Amino acid sequence: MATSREVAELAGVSVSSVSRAFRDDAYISREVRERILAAAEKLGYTPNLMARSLKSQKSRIIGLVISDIDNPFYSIITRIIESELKRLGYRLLLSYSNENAEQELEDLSLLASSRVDGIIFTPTTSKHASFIRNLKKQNIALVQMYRTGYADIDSVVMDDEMGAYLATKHLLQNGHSDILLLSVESPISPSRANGYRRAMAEADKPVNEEYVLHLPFQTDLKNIIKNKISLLKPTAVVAGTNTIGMDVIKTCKEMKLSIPGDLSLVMFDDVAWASLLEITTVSQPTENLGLCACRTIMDRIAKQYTTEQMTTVLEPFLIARQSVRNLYASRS
Amino acid sequence: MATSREVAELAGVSVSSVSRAFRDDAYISREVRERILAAAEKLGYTPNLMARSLKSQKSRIIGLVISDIDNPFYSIITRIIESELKRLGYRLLLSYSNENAEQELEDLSLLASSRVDGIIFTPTTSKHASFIRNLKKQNIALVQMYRTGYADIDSVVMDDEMGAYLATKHLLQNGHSDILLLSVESPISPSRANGYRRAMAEADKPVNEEYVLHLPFQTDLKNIIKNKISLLKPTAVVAGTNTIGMDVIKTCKEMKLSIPGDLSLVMFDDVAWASLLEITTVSQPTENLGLCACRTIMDRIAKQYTTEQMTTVLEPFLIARQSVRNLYASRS
DNA sequence: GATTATAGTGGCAACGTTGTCACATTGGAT
DNA sequence: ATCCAATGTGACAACGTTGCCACTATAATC
Repeated sequence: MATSREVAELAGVSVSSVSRAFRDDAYISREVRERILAAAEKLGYTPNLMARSLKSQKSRIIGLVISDIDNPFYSIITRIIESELKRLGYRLLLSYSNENAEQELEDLSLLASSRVDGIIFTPTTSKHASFIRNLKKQNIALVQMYRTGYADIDSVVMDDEMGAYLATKHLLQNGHSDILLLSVESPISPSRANGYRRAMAEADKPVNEEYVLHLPFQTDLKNIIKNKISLLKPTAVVAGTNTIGMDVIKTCKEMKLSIPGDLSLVMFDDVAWASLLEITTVSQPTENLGLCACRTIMDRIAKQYTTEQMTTVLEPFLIARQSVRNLYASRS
Repeated sequence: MATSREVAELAGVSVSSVSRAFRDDAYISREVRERILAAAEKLGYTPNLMARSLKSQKSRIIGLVISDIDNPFYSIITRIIESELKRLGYRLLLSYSNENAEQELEDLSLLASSRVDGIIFTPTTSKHASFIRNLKKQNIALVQMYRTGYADIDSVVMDDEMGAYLATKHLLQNGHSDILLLSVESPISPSRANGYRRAMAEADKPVNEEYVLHLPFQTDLKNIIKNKISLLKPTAVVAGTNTIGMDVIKTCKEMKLSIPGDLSLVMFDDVAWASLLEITTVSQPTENLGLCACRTIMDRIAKQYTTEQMTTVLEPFLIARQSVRNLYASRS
């Protein structure tokens, strides 16, 4: 590929001028600029962004480490972040940690080697604190999103406690009290159980701890769910993610339980198929999550760890559909 | 961040040796290597991949331009490609063209400036042929995936004609003959209509061209679908993508039509929610598509346009579920 | 008319690596 | 004893940009 030197020769100017022509803010005459652009066009020249980054010590690349893309929740976030970064003139280097702490560390490390300007990630652990400190020292802007793993970096999160509270309260208001909470096992977000307990307490219902489950990631959950349902016979379930929700629906199908006839369901994540199946969901403001993450990381890039870390908490809301049975109405 | 020079000083060696210690294939004694790695560890040094890329003229980055991530079909492909590239020691620069030809051009251009080693993309048009030729001249490996826009570059595609043939044939075998084909409008893949026509011809059914639709991308399709269904009263529908399928299901819900009671449905893309709703689908070998794309681009990087372009065609298969009614059985 | 600011230009070093060459050391073959 | 190959190491110039400085015109100020 052509270089600025070749363009300079063809246009009869210096490389400095070529460089100026391809940046905005430089002293250059209209006439020369146009001659340069014409020469570049002819040679098919575009500035080498790697060389530019090396020299300017700014890559204009943001790394994104997402735990699991198959989940539509994450793919929407990815799309939002990509388009926002594009708008801001940044590129996106993507990798998936698959909810694996070691992989996450490797990914972060590779991004650091790539000298990205910042990294947005969904921490799966909080045990890499010293590594994170290193990244800060190297002036890489860090934003943890969706989950909070580290206390000393910016974060943009959902109010999980509120989400679980809303879901549980909605079920209580419809007359349910044997409510199974299927949350996801995670060292860094136990707050859904808290929201559940708060709603139960407000309604003066006792909490049977057997109803509060923390499921492991990506194993076959259907058997666990099936056992719990046949053992405890709850009238309602709160599914902590859309994948858990899917497993609940499949399990019900296998057990010939109708939703909401035999079992009511509230699911986190208002994904596309939720409206198809008329599932009541706790909708997380996904778009906003992505936008806030971008805004936060731009802020951090500008301020460079001279200011305190900041936390943005986004509020979820409930979308009521047909998957919750009103036990008061049907009690006749 | 620390540089190789600093590591060299601390370890009491030259930068050349540091460079060698961080590559595999170099002459270096075990003793020196270990001293260097220790020094690097102490300083938190990792090689600057931008500098390495600039010097070696190889970025070990692949660009991926996907038209639309919200579609679970594409997000699975993205995941597969990411993990395969990671395994091969490449990084992934991602962008979304949103089915927009201008955006696609911009994305490709930015990736070229980023000096990626190759680009995998889903062409939305075939009108940028001269630009594509430029990319080839710059020795950027190109692979078009899922759709074919350009004749002179490698491609990895699905057998769309066969997919539509399988879907149509399945419906015919179940006694349907008023079959509505809802395909997506695209300048580069009209072959679904061909598969539909071939199946009809084999069954000696005439093709009413009003039943063959090419829908525009990302507009509100529900009204169009509703009109067509009430006008033509088909007994079955073939939905060309999962998003179209979703719109069909929503439309049926609004029109109080049951699936498969009043209308049978076969949908392309065996996405996760298809099994939840018991939808019969044409399953595209998504994993394979991603893997083949990676293999093809590695091949092209190695061979550098000294060989002819190659095309890989993957065969879809039908997964029969409950969304197709057998008209023979129910005719009593 | 002398001084000063400003727009426009070129030259050169530097960003952090790696490739190439040159050189030193060792051990074995002749 | 001499030669040669193999291994190990360092010096130095690149890779393609940009930042900085120096310089020249031209215009504006006193």
